[in-house]
Amino acid sequence: MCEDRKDMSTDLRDSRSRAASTPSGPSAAAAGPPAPGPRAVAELHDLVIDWFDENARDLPWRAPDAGAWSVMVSEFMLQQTPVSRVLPVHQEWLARWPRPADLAQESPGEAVRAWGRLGYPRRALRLHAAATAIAQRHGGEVPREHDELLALPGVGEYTAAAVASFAYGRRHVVLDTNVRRVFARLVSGTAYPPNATTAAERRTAGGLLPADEATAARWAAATMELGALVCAARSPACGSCPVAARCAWRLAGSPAHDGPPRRGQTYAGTDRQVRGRLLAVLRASSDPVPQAVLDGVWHEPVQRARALDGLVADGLVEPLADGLYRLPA
DNA sequence: GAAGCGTGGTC
DNA sequence: TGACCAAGCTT
Repeated sequence: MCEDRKDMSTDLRDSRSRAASTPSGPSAAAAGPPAPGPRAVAELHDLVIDWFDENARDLPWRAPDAGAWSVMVSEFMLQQTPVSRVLPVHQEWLARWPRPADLAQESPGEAVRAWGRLGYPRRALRLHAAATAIAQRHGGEVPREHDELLALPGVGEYTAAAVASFAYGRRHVVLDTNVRRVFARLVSGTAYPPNATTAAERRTAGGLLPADEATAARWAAATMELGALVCAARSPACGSCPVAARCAWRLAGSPAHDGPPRRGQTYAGTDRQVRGRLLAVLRASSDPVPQAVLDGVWHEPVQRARALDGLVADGLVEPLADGLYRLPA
């Protein structure tokens, strides 16, 4: 299959010259690999987009009649949360709040409650705040421009690009963890991307972005899907990959990750776990909850109080008189 | 730039 | 079985 790496037309590492920069000895190599040439890039587009046409999942926010609001809700929910867990909640939200203005009319607490166990409930608060801003400042329509999207609560670089691209077909570099991993392997020849997004990664992604707007939007979705379904973090299915023969990582023998340890996230015993327990109690109750009930979720009083204070400070919990607490009205 | 922020599934 | 991982954002 990929036994021959001398085929120049399929080699991503060609020799596009770098912009004149200060010659800085060995550190110049840290700028990353050279960008692929136009011919190789065009072939990549076709291979990945053709693969996408055949293998894309049939997700609700990709349906032809899915509006920008559906896309936006999905992007919020998908931040650090798997598709399988998002699907039922997304369906519920869109049925209950079909437009941003519908959500804006609810209390923030209802958004937090309907968020359920998706995790990172501050996202629910921010999505509610974004819906309010859309209703007030954008006539109830999800904005089309990247900078307008970026100004909304809870919308960062990735989400702004994703909504503009997926909902409106605009041309943006959409750089999520899937795409970063695909490019790390395909172009840089490493098993994983750096821990934090680098300028070199943005340069690589920008250089690969199709010039045509509609194709660029397709490419963004296709590379994400490739990362999610084939170029997976743990066990990549290179046998099913449309660009395996051009993958720098494969051509290098699929070397193991060497750099610094990938970020680990502890959970047991942390404030996050306590916050999760507290909020679970409040979500389950339609009435305000006495402090004594909340005290039952965690044995250690100092940490328990700190977690509750944090939830209040974040606006996820509202303290009432008489030691009662509830989701924000 | 690093740390903090939920939850559940997987190997 | 306990890391690791999942379409990030904010401070």
